[in-house]
Parts: sequence; C-alpha cells; structure tokens
Amino acid sequence: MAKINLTTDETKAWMGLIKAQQHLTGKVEEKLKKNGLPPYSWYDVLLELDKAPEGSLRLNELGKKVLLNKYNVTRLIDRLEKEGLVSRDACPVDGRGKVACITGKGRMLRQKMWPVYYNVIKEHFLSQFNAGQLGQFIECVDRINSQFKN
Amino acid sequence: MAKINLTTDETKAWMGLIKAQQHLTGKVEEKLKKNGLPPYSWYDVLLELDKAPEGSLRLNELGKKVLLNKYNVTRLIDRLEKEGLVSRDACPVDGRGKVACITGKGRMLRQKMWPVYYNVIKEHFLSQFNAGQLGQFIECVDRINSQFKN
DNA sequence: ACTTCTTAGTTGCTTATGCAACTATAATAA
DNA sequence: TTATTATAGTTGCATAAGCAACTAAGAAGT
Repeated sequence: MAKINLTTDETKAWMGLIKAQQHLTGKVEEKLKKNGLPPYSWYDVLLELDKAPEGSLRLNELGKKVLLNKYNVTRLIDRLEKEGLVSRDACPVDGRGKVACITGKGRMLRQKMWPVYYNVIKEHFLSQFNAGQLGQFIECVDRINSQFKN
Repeated sequence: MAKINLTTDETKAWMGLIKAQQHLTGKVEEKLKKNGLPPYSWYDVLLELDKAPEGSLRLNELGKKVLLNKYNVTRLIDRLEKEGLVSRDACPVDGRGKVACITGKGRMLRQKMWPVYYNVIKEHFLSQFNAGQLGQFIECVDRINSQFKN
C-alpha cells in the first residue's frame, strides 16, 4: 500500500484552508445576522442574477454557478420568490426549464448586504495579504478550481 | 462613504477561496458517501479525539476545535454515541461537564475514512502546488486563521 | 412516427442545523 | 451563607439540506 500520510506542511496547508474558510464564512454569516440580513446563500444567488444579462438565469445554470444541486436551487428560489426578491418564469426556449429573474427589491437587498459582506472580506481576509501574496494566492486557488470546471 | 468595491484581483482571491473550499469539501463528501462512509464532520471529531490524550475531550473544547457551537456538538456526539464510536462520560473535575471519549470502533472507523479523505487532498489539492507555493499558501492561511484564535 | 434515454425541475420523507428556552453546576459578590 | 451571575450542556420547535421518486419535456435511435 502506498504512503498514506501527509507531511506537516501539507497538513498545515490543507487544514489551514478548511479552517480559514470556516472562520471567514462563519464571520460573514454572523455579521449578516447581526444586521438583520439573510444568509450568504441568498447573496450568492442575488449576485449571480444581478450580474447576468436581463437579471435572469436558468435554474440549472444558477445551480452550477452557486454550487448547489437542483433540489436546493428549487427551494432556495422558493424562499427568495416568497420574499419577492426573484420571480420564477417559464423558459421561452425549453419547455422543461424555468428562469429565475431578480426583482428591483432583490437588487436593493443585494446592495444592502454588500457593505456588510465587504467589510468582512476587507477586514479579515484582504488585510492579511500584501500584493505579492495576493497574486500567489490567486494562482493557487485558480489551479485548484480549474480542475472542477465541468 | 468609503470605497466599497473590490479590485478584480481581490475578487478573484476571495471567490477563489470560497469556491475552492466548496469544490474540495464537496469532493470529500462525495467520495466518502460513494464508499459508504459517514460525512466529514464525523471524521473531524474522531480525529480530534484520536489525537487527544486519553482519546477524550470536554464537549466545549471539542466544539472549539471543530468550530461547532454547543448544540451542534451535543447532537453530533449523540449520533456518534448511538453508533458506538464515542462514549459520553461525566467530567471528573466539573459537575456540569461531559467528556466525549473515542472507542476502539471509533478509532477504526477513522482509519477507514482516512485513505478516502487523503486521496482527495492529494489528488485535488496538493497536486496543484509546488513546494514554494505550498509555503506561501500556508503563510497566508495561517495569517488569516491567527485572527480567530480566541 | 415511436420507443428509449436524458435532462430540468419539483415534492415527500428523513436527517441535520439554528435559535431560544431550560436545567444544573460552578464562580463571584454581598 | 446566600444571592447573583456565568458557564456547560440539553431539548423543543422551526427552518434548511439530503435523498429518492416523480412529472414533464427535449433529444436520439429505429
């Protein structure tokens, strides 16, 4: 059987990544809640829709972007729709499909969430880097993520 | 009002981290499930207990290590206990406290989970780094995480 | 056309997570 | 000692996530 343990540095890098993300997203959720705002997952969806042309995306495309599987997309959109933040319409080119479309209220909520989110990124993430490190870091995460394109 | 948007690189770094972690932990969960094994959260707890002297930790200490709040610790330990992977005993020095103690079965399960977990780390994470990058990466995540010590 | 296969999305049921209220013990203060 | 406050852990109830089964419509094969 092949070697099956990590070096100290490998462990540090891996656990460091896991914990960093847990700490940071935990902080984001904490601050959003403290400000009476909905969870990050809502922001994530609203942002993707806001960026999209026409402010709308097919549910399956949306799911790929925010890394949610289909039943979770369905239900997240249920919640957003109930709050009037998105509308759910038939897809004009595919009878099976639905598109979620961000509403004015949805765009406004995203704008309201952004400063809170931004402050966490700035204060707890970006503040820890110098310019060179940022570039290095991007290179690393890009390589990791490129494995998962499709 | 102060500037409230990120540069392209800042966005890439932040979103890169978020997505990397989502992809990677998603892959870990996927592989564990495919092998009929319990979720990562179980591994995390079993590992902390396995490393601890006597194989046991107070529930609150455990919670700090695995970044779970107290009610989630209670319930996760409930599940592990029901499977005979840990025992829950009174704390000898504090009448309010409980300690979770890993059982032989718990240690064996952790060992069974490790290769599956390890392969994801190796294949999807470490494979993307050269030695220099690993060091840089550790430096970054350590700085981020050091903010959250206590 | 017609059968088969795949994809998009939804739903019922089960399990897990979040929140607030609760019990019990410890620590502190008067 | 007694009253107050803080901490450890659990529990009930509400919300969210996971899984498998389902409907409906497009795509491919004959």
